Amino acid sequence: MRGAYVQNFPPHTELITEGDCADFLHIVSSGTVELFGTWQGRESCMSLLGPNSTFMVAATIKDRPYQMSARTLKESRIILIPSADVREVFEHEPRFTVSILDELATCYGESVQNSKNIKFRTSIERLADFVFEQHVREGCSGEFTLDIEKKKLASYLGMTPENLSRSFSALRGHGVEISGQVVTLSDHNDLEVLARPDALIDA
Amino acid sequence: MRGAYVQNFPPHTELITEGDCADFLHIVSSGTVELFGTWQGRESCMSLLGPNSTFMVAATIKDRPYQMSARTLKESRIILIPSADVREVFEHEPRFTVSILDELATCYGESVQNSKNIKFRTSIERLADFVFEQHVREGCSGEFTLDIEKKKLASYLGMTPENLSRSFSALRGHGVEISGQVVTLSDHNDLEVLARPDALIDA
DNA sequence: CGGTTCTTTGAGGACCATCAATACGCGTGG
DNA sequence: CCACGCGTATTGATGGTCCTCAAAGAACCG
Repeated sequence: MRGAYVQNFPPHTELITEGDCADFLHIVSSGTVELFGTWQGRESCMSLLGPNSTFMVAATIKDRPYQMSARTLKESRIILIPSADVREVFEHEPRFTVSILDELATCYGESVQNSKNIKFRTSIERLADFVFEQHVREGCSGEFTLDIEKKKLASYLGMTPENLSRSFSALRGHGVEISGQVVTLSDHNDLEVLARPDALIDA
Repeated sequence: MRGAYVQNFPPHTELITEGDCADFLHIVSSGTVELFGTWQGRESCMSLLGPNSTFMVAATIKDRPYQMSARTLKESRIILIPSADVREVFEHEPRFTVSILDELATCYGESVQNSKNIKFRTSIERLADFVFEQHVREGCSGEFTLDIEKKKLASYLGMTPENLSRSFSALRGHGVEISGQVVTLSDHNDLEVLARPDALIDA
């Protein structure tokens, strides 16, 4: 780990561009990082990462180009470990290898969940699920604050900003109010019925 | 590996049901296996595996329930290794761990590609890409045979059988003819333009 | 051959994207 | 402090994509 270093980045800084060589394994120490894909000039948010998340693990292991781009959304502290070092440590530190394996298994699981989410649910159901899950994650207080802009959320959920706006309107009929970044829930149950969360999709 | 064993299965045999406990790591020795997800009574093909593919790696590592179900499509020979054994070998065989890591990184990469494919391309573009890729894989002879039924292909590509049928019709205007299971291409180039294959999406 | 499943084709509708216009929020500079 | 500009968020109108339903034809299997 001697070659590793830590760096602070301002918001909206592109850390990695799709197709670049996988020189470093990245770990989010603090802040928020977005992974996004691009194709034909369009882009889509694939993943949102908080502290203690790693990214670009697969590319590091296989010594291949990155499949996704990455940028900071907030001021972020990132730990960078040279890919060659990572691969070299595999030789000497079995425990480290198992840790990476565990991390990669988690990433894979999330990716599969994402695919299922997109393939099975409509956009309103995806939003309902997102709100439901977020509500649970923040302690079911009946209210929480979105910590990303709606445009980004729309992209993450696989829809346009316009459609997200309309979906929020539709959720009003299910006890969800939104004002600015603040979401209020009056009928946790009704929402659950709509989202039909599944342990195997939603972790 | 003492607890491992090999078993032959007839076609259309369900090997794993979503939510079951991850007792075994599976390896396809011969035949074809489908991984599919289910939700609310519907199902969708997530992955198609040929010889030398492993599956259920992530669940084995994390000792969690399977996220997907699996069934044979053809007569298949499957190697089963008890999950506990796999995890135990990690302690003693660093090389084995790295191999598994490599395999899992490949699975993850494919899953990300899948998500991008669904998020960016329309259903016709996905089919065009599938035909294009398959054509390349079989040696660009101008003709190849589908080795799965169209219903399954439709599910894999994230569309209904009806829509797949219509999409094939639409590809006639781009030099693709289909008769039964046999696909004939007259304009490889035109198809490539439509699919706009991307090394980072299509491997 | 008869039944079952798959495939195709057509009609209709749900869902979602696009385009356009307006309103809102926020930081900058007057 | 307010006016302005810029990006975001909302709302409406419209059209394209894709699913659902229905029915008929084709392939498969006992």
